[in-house]
Amino acid sequence: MTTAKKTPRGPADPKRRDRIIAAVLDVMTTEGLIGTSHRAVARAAGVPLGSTTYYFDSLEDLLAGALEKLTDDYAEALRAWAGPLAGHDRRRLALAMTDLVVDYLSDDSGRIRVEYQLYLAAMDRPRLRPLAAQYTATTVDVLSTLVPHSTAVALSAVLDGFLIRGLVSPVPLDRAELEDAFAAICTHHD
Amino acid sequence: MTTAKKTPRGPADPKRRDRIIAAVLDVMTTEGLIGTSHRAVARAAGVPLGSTTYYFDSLEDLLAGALEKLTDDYAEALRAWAGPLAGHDRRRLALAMTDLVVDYLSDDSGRIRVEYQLYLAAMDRPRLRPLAAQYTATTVDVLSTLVPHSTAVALSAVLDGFLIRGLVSPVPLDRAELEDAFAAICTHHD
DNA sequence: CTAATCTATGTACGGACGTACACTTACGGA
DNA sequence: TCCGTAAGTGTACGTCCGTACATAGATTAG
Repeated sequence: MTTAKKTPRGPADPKRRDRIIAAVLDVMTTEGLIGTSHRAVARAAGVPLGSTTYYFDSLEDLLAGALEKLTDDYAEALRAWAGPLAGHDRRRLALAMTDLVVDYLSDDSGRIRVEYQLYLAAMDRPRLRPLAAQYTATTVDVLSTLVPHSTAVALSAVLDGFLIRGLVSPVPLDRAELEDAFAAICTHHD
Repeated sequence: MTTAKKTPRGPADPKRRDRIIAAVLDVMTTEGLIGTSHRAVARAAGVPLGSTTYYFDSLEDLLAGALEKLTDDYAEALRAWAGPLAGHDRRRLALAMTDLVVDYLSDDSGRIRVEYQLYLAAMDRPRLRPLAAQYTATTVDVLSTLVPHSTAVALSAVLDGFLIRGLVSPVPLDRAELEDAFAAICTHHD
């Protein structure tokens, strides 16, 4: 074998695909799932309408791409968050989870809203279901590096519950209640 | 004032309105939020298209009506569920909540899916947000008749978290993990 | 240089949608 | 009985959508 290199033909700009996915997230943030169409995405990405169907087979594929990216980013961020927590006591974990919820809801509420919109959209769209499942599996996996599996499952459920509530409720979550709930689970069986 | 009775003019069938709302729920169950249009609802209810805009100002109003009914039904059912639990110990409550989740997901998964789909829709549609908030407030209110408020908040978050997971996850929830999570919260501070 | 081939785009089609609104129907008062 | 008025409906309009597809542009092999 001399130089039998794979010859990628044209420009085949991989950035373009990523730009489109980023645009999906932008549109979902500002217009909601309801306003996320090929045309809106193309406009936001600054690409021709045709590109959105060239890089993605269907609208559902577009959403799938967005959910996949979201899951990857989330996994990385959560792992970075969990790293420094290893070896500390459970109380400390409860506080960290409280901060996680509060920070997400204050700094990144747009991003979180998009995450749950896609998550719930998976109920309708079979193509998205495995990705949505992967999303929650990530939370359990990462927490499992800190606590037993069953505890991780419980913490992850509470996390989901509080985030969803925070997204819809008109009154902000009570920090003390968050701490209490996380602590109840963290210190169980200790 | 002799017999100055209010004279409701025509037939003004109030059943019609309810039938339309029931049809919204049916359509959402079978077609999802994505397929819930005036036309689909009218077809399912067996009423002319015009009726759907006669009884409801807009599609958002239609969804609001459905969410309102769902909330009312849920409140009633949950109160009935909680009644017999008063006075029993916390362990018993944890078991009852586990059963609640398992039963909802097996018997009524269609109904539950619709509930969370409307919840999702509320993120996009301001008109629905107060109703969605009311929905979760109901859970906390009812649980507050059994346990302290902060415990009720925690239980309600876990409940939401597990139900959502159950709707999306390809693998069924582990009963033991549910019990464990609810018990952790129920027995905290005991 | 030319042909072949792959990348990318603009346009157009068929359909569904939300909603407005002119209209019909049926009732109650006189 | 007849009329005014409210209840309820059918149709049509303008818009937007997903997607197919013919074409244009770019790149390399020969």
